[in-house]
Amino acid sequence: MKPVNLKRLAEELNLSVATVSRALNDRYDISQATKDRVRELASKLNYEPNPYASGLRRQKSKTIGVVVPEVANHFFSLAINGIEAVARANNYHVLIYLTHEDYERELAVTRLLANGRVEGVLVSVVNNGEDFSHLASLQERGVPLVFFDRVHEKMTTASVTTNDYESSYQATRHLLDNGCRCIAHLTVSERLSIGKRRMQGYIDALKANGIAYDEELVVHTQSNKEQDTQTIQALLLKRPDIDGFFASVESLAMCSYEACRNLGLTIPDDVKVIGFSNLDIASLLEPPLTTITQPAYAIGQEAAKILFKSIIKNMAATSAQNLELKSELIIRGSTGPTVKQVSAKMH
Amino acid sequence: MKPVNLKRLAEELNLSVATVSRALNDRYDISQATKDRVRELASKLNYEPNPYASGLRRQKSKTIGVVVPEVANHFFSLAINGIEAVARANNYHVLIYLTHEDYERELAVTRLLANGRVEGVLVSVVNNGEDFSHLASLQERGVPLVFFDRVHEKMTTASVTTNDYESSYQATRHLLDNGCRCIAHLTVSERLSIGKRRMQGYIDALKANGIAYDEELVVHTQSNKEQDTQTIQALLLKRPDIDGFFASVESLAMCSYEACRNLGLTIPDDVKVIGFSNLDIASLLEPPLTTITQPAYAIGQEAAKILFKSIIKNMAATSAQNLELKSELIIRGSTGPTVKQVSAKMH
DNA sequence: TTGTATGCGTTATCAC
DNA sequence: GTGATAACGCATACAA
Repeated sequence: MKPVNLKRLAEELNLSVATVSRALNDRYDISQATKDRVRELASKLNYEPNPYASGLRRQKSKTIGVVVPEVANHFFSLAINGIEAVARANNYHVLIYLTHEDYERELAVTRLLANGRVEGVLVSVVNNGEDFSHLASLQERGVPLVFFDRVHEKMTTASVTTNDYESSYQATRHLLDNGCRCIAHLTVSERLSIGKRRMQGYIDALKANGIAYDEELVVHTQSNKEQDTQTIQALLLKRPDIDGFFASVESLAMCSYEACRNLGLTIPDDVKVIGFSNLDIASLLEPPLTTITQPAYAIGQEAAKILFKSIIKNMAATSAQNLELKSELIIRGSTGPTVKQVSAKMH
Repeated sequence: MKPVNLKRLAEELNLSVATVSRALNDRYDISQATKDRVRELASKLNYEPNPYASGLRRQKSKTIGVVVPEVANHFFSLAINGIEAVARANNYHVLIYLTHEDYERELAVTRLLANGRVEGVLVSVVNNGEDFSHLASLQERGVPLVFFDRVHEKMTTASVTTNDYESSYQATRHLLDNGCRCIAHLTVSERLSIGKRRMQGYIDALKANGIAYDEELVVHTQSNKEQDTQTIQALLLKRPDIDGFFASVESLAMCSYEACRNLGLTIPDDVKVIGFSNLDIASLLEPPLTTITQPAYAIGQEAAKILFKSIIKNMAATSAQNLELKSELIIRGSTGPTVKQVSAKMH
């Protein structure tokens, strides 16, 4: 089967390749009659320009890259949703790369994106590895970069995050207000800025309420659900005075549910639980989980919008474009004696 | 900043562009000394071949496309995970497109993939629209196509699905065995083969147990969660004899939970619920949800493997490559008087 | 073992 | 208005 390209169209229409190209691009210097003839045949043959040829010529890929730790995760899948919507509105394509929290993988992916494959990149970085030179060199190569949610603080580029410090402070205070005195903090990373901010909010809220920070109550997990559940169970056995869990990621809140169930502890009577989460059915859990919910879709959307601004202006994204969105504290049964359906906007 | 391309390398090394190209591609006719020199500089300058140039020249994009209705969905995000793993193993890139169940969008996306952007496509089709000529023409253009989960039965190409008929039969029988006599079927689509198979399993299981099929008990939903919940509530009010729900998608099982809660009905005492679902925390719901769980990751993985076989052999995927994986019935509290943690493999 | 020349499909520049 | 031609960056057939 003969390929459908400009040459083919030109031959069948007795026109030059150049004219056909210009007609399809609706250039002003082509007569309407010719444009019509060209378009008719093009649509008849289902002509579609070869993106590799026009990309090479124009030095544009019309593609952005998205680098995330995971996709099987409510937060990231919603963010990708938002990103895809913006990309589509701009007629851009979306390449997706999963790092699975593997720094080496992030490095490899970054290399692949260095030479024209994409016009810009959205990244949520892995939680191990503080070196970001690979990302900086991407930027030096002229590929604009926007962080979302998980950022390298010291790198000068745009980012979209949430008010993690405030949220953590508020979450911790919420547990304290509801009577908790010994609150464990479940977290995946203390290195990442996001981890630090969430940790600091936790610590400051404790201090403000006259409670000493106890390092033993901080659990750094990094593995699979089964192991994390075991770790949490071990902590509960070691420290039976624990009466609250603050989970900085959704999966750890779920692990604490499992751990409590395994040990015969009742939530919220024995232990209260609050967690960062984008779980849409948090209210159907037993008990319904009190959450701090990030505006995941909006985060993806805004990050993509900032990226496209950089792409259009043909310059690197700057730290001046940093955007902080607000998370929402949604109070449910896991932190109170009664099941409240109150939804309090954070300010 | 000067671009890092073959020309640049060639100039700095006093070699021809061709030699540099061959050295980097490790061709046998280049001396080891030259290869070493070239590689050293390439790695020093972080040279990465321009994919648009080599793609154009080799007529290979090293990219596959994934077209799915959604990503914020446990099944699809797990499948994408599996796809990405296989693509990565083959050094391919993954373009992702979300159709949001919009047939027009599927059409538009298909057009974009027609001319060299991808070497193959994995599709889970939208549930409205029975015409698949757009996909067939993709295939005619030489782009191999593999369906996963949601297929067009009449189209001759490879597909990876699950034993939907059996699973539905088994799910319905499970409800019957546990005492249900009036089972509503919640479904999103009767047009798609997957919808038909699931419906048929439901009908046949009823028949085999001497229960008449009642069309009124079949709910076709298509909108958002709030509306679906309303629809289910309305049905429950109209037919108070309903004592079981069989949801053919996860979200509808959740809607039935909401509906029951809103009406003050208790699961599983008043109504039992079973649903297709890849929710990892089904066991933490109140009550824990009995599920038919598809091997989502494996589905993505196998579909991608089949696609790569076609790409390597440079020919269309055939129906002979159809693969059917088995779903698993996981019995939990929502279908029984007691909370069983039995997990029974289907055979 | 290396260099020269050509072409992948498209778009931009220059003629006419 | 339209046609020839060059160039984007790379890989390969053919020369040397």
